[in-house]
Amino acid sequence: MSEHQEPVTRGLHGTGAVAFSTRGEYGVRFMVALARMDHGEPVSLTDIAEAEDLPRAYLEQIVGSLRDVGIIDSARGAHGGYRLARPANEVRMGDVLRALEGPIVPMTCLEGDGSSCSKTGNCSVVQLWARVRDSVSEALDSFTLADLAVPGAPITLKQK
Amino acid sequence: MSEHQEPVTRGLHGTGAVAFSTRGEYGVRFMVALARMDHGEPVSLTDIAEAEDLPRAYLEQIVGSLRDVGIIDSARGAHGGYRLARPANEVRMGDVLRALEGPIVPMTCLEGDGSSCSKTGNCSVVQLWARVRDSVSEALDSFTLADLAVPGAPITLKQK
DNA sequence: TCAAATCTGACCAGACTGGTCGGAATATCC
DNA sequence: GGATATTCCGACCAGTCTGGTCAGATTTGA
Repeated sequence: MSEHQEPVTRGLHGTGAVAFSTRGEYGVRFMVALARMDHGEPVSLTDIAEAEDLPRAYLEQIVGSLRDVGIIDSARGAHGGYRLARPANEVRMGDVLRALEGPIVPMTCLEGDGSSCSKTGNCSVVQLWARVRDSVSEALDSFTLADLAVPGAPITLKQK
Repeated sequence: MSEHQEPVTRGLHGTGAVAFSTRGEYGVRFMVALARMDHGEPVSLTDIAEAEDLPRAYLEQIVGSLRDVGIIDSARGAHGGYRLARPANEVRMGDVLRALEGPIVPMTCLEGDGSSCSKTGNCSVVQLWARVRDSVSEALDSFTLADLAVPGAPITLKQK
């Protein structure tokens, strides 16, 4: 297997707006694979990268943010690897994606405390962006890792 | 007023994931301004750019995609400018943003006819992305331009 | 004919994405 | 202790995209 991976060209032109990057894609695939392979013993990055056909070195970076946030545990040294920190059905996909991609913020004026909008007050457009943000969060959080890890599983819709 | 505009740094690091670009932001602000200023006569780009404090030359590019798609009409020559092609309450914000930013596609495997996913079938992850996409579309289409253009107007929620 | 506008395409700098590489730290097994 | 397996970490890099400028062609009204 060649170590060299053709760069995935993405970005707004490639896929359109509101896109996740490969960090999101690869990270989610990593999590699903881990959930399936985790039987108590740590699973090594190499195994997962091979199973999912993802660039190992790059995956390393990505997985770091999942560990930092406590979604997975790592064990170093021989027979080390990664494990889920919690059962798959307690891992909301929203948490996974926020760790991987940063906060879900469709427009700069929603960043932080919301004070960055120069036109606060008379700017009704903010409500549009806020609604998009909330919709995305809801959609992501309506899935748990378990929903995705079980092959062919029915989707659990945690609707209002 | 200086013609030179400090570049807006954006992208995933700046704002987080699921972000619209300045095309979306500026385009929407253009539309809102146009809706407010449109009283029958065409409104010139210069006027709107000035009112919204946006870089005129760049706005020109952006507005082009709105015209191409038939959301606004243009008139060239002296006393030319732009007009809404339909009443503001018939313009869904989803249409505006799709014209500005391209299709709402959170992940490459959803592109086109959906055949680009190499793992179709056993890949339950697709359902996650599809759900995000649909949520965003719904959120956008629940607003019309009229909702945003009327200052301080209550938001019309076209809920299911 | 002059001026006001839109339209169009070329061009550009800087940021970001996607990815590689090399090595340090740590843990297990013999 | 030494070999080996593995995570961890930071530097580096090429290509693409964003955000924006500029110059000029074209169209239209006065």
